[in-house]
Amino acid sequence: MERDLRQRLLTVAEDLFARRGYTETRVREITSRAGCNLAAVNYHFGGKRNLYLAVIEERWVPRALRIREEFVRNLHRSPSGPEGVVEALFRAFFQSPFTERESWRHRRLLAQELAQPTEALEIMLSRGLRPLLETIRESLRDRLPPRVSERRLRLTVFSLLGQTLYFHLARPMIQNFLGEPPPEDELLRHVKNFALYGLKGLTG
Amino acid sequence: MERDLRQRLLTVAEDLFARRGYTETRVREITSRAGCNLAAVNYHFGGKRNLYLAVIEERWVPRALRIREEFVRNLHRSPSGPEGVVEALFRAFFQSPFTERESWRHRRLLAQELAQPTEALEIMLSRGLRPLLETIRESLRDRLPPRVSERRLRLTVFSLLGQTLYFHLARPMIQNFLGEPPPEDELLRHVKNFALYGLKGLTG
DNA sequence: AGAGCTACCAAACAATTGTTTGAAACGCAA
DNA sequence: TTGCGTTTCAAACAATTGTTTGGTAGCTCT
Repeated sequence: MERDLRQRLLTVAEDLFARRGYTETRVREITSRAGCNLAAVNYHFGGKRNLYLAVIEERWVPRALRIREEFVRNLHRSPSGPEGVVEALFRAFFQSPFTERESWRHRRLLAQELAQPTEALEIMLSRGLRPLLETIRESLRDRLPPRVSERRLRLTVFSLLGQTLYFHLARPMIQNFLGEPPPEDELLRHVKNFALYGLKGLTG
Repeated sequence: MERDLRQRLLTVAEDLFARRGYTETRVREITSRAGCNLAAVNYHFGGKRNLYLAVIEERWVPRALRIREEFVRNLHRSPSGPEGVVEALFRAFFQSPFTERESWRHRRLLAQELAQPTEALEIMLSRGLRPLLETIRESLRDRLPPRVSERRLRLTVFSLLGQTLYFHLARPMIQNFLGEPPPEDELLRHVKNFALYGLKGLTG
């Protein structure tokens, strides 16, 4: 655990916000887990809401940018053609360079903002996700015939992203439907495959 | 508006729960919009939580079952082959037989439970969604070669469902990425197409 | 008409929860 | 050591919010 209380608060807060959502997270629980006084949140961040926004800005956004870097790195090692983009994207999201729990928090915070948008979503999108989406778009553009329109290209990009997100959101549903929690990698393979073929719809 | 106060409360409550989420919805707002006293919720339902569960049981689940009926009906008019299943599913979700706002509420309530599961999700899944998923599975089974394993079949079913859900969740993202709200039908066509080709991944 | 039941209401209640306050502890330069 | 700014703390505060209470109006059945 970090020495600096401010950093410790950010860490604990992100975990709780991701698990329970903003309104269901109590300031008292954050501070008690961080081993400090209730007033610390107001001293360091000026309120619960600002703490939440700080988590987004100082933890979520940098991580989103790192995912993009990882995607670019993966792109060089991936097979050529549009399939390589899907491969690189999934690797960036699910294998590199974070712990399982960290990337779980990452997707979950986004999912919650999508289900119930607040001002935080605007920050996530414009500062974190947009750079990634633009990068994916450019790399897809390079690997697809020029006749594919810019618009369909953009729509496809967010469909690919959606596959990585849905994979996480649907978990409770899958479990109910299959009767057991499916192996992580089987699920991953299936969703990636689905995305791969969905992508083929672009080129016909 | 319904004469019966109990029904009126269910209607107003579902709208607010869908818009703001459970914890952000105030009992006072529900009752004032329903034009009745604060205590009415406790009188008719025995508490806020029970009102929420009643919305799920008496509004959401029946609608989910009606969507399934509509899917079955559409299936007869749809083209043969697995593509017809996608066609029938999307028509059941987006064209029939509800108003735009009603099906918006429907998807949104589900999305919120997926982002932050509670006991209500269990009800939605086992009583409302599971029947639909099983029906889709059977109709796909009839239209696919027998060599496709039961497991991949099931995974594909929830991927198709995911496409109809994501279509709704991603709206704020798409808007940010495209710079403008895209026409509903263009979006619908794209997502359906993506699902169609994803489905092709099953047969190779 | 009168008893009794259901539906509804205004007001009070109690618990939770984010925020503020004023002081104590700490670190460090003069 | 003394003084001062920063950090942390215990306690009180104030607002929100779900729930309860006790009573009233309206209806039905006898």
